[in-house]
Amino acid sequence: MSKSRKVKKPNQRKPLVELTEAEWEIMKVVWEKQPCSAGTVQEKLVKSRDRAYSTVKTTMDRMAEKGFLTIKRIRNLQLFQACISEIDARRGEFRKMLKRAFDGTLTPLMQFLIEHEGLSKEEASQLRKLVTRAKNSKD
Amino acid sequence: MSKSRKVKKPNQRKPLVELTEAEWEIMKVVWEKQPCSAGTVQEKLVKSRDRAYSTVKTTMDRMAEKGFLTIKRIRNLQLFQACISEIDARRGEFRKMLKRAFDGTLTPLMQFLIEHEGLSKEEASQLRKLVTRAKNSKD
DNA sequence: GAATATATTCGACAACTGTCGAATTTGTCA
DNA sequence: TGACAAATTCGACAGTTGTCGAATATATTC
Repeated sequence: MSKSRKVKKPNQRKPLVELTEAEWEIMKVVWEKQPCSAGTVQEKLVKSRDRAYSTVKTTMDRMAEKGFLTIKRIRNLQLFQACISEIDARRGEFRKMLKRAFDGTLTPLMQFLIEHEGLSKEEASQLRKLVTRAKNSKD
Repeated sequence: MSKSRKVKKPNQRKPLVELTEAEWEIMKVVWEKQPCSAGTVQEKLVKSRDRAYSTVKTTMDRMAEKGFLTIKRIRNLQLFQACISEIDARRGEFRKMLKRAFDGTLTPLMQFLIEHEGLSKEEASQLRKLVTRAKNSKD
């Protein structure tokens, strides 16, 4: 038996998830509170940025059409649940950014962070730790 | 006289640059060829994704209105130049992503990269080098 | 200077986003 | 059962984005 070396993952072909600004705000609440109603989400959001119930509900319905949420009906009530994970959403957001602005590869991004985003000594150290850990935990 | 330690930069208040997909494609050509005409940009873009001249021109005019490009007229010709740097655009794109998807801070992003984006040993090593260099060059 | 080639102008349109209010449906309770 | 409350439905609208063609203006070339 060969080593348990991972077989190269066959590039996931699932299209990347792309959320709009409003969708991100809603998804964050849903991930936290699901299953939950539109009202619950609206009440939570109203504290940060004021939006009418129907605004939130409309957006959530559209998200369900897009396959980001599912609706479970209980009598008169609709309970929403996420169909995508936070990881998927983060991946989509990150890759879109990387592709648009950094040629799709990490190196230019890292270069940019260090040269222009003022990575502090502490951040750098933290990063280094993370990277080291990564080194020891895979391939 | 105190050490030449940098004074904390007073958070730049310039609003972050945000480009759309089409704008990114155009900006890349402009950065490379400026000053250049809409025709030049269109000819370059037509190779990758086919777009009519008027599509490119309309978008560039809108970008001028938004302050991303300036137009210098020479007789009948309009020469476009960038008003924003690639760094500014990258910064905008990166920060938008960070804010939306990673709480606005680097650590969760790095965590994500290592756990879910399959940072390879080589990439990790490269990253480590960059970070080390950063450590020695600042603060 | 007439024909040809190049640019610019500008209105138009569909899709997507963010936003809401009004009408309707469905509970709940005294 | 009738009144009040809570949810849902749905049409609407303005702003942005991506797209383009037709009309117009401006060179260039025989």
